[in-house]
Amino acid sequence: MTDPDFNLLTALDVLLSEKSVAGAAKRLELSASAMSRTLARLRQVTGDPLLVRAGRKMVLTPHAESLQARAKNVVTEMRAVLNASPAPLSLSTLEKRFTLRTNEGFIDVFGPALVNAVAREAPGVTLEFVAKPEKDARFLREGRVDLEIGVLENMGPEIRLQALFRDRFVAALAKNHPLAAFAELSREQFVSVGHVIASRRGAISGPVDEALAAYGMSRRIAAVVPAFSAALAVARDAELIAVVPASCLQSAAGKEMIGFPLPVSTPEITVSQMWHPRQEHELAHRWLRQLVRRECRQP
DNA sequence: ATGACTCCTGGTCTCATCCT
DNA sequence: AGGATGAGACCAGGAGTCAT
Repeated sequence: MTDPDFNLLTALDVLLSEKSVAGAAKRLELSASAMSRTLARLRQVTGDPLLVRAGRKMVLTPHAESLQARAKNVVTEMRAVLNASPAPLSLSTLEKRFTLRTNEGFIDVFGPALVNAVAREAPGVTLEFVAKPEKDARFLREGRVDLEIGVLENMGPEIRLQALFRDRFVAALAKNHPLAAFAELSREQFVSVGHVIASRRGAISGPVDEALAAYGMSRRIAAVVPAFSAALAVARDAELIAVVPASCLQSAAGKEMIGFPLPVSTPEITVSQMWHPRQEHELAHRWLRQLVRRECRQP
C-alpha cells in the first residue's frame, strides 16, 4: 500500500480556508492552474468535490467542512514535527492577538489584571475576549479561539485542561440591605427575599433550588439575567439576593455587595483554562497559559 | 560509483467556459 | 466585458532502475 502525497494536506488546508483556487494559489505562490490541478488530485484522493461553484464564488461541500479543522490540525502538527527547534520567544517584540472565550464575569474580575500583565510583558500582544453563550469545543478545534476559560463540561477528549482556581457560590446582598447586618444568613432569611439569577439559557432552577427542596423550601425568582455582573447590579438596586461565584465579588459591581455563605450545600466549581493540543508546544501560547494561571490564582 | 534512460510530478502557458 | 476557474499541451527536474 502506498501512502498518499502528504503535500496535498498543505494544499487542502489552504484551499479550504481560502475557499478559492486563485486565492490558495496566491497564498502558496503557485499558478492558478497548478492549484487547480492540485485540487483535482485532492478530489481524486478524497472522492469528494471539496469545493463547488456557487455563482462567482466557490463553497465547501459538507465533507470539506468536516475536514477543515482536522486538516488545519494535521498541518500545524506536521510543521511542529519538522521544525524541531523553533525560534526563541521574544516577548518584547511579539506581535500577536490571542482570543479568549470566557464569560463576562471572568472578564470583570480578571480582565484588568490580565491586560495589565500582558502590557508589561508583551506590549505587542492584544487580548481579545469573546462572549461564551454556550459551551462548545468547536471554537478550539477550528482554531477560532486560543483559550477557553470556564467550568469543564463535555469539551471533548482531546482538549487540554488546566485548573485555575476553585470557586463556590455565595449569596450577594447590597451593603445597605436589611439582612446585610446579620453575621450569616439562615435558610429562612435566604428564602424570605426575592432572588435574581444569572442563566445564559434562561433556566430558573439549579443546584441551590435542589438543595432547598431537600428541606421542603423554595425561593422566589424575581428576575433572570444573562450574566453574573448583571445579577449583581440588579440585586444591588432592587434589594434582591444574587447567587454568584465568590470571585465575582471582586468585580466593580461586586465590591458594593456583601457575600454570605449559602445556607444550603452546593458543589464547588473548578474554573479551568482549556486549549487545543495543536497549541500545546507553541511557545507564545505556553507563555499565555502561564500568565493566565499566574493572574488567576485563588481569588 | 556513475552515467544514461525512463517515468512521474508539478510547473507555466493558453484557451474555453461560466457567471455576474 | 471582465474576472474566476478548469483543463489540455508542453516542459523541467527529481527519483528510480539498470548497465557498465
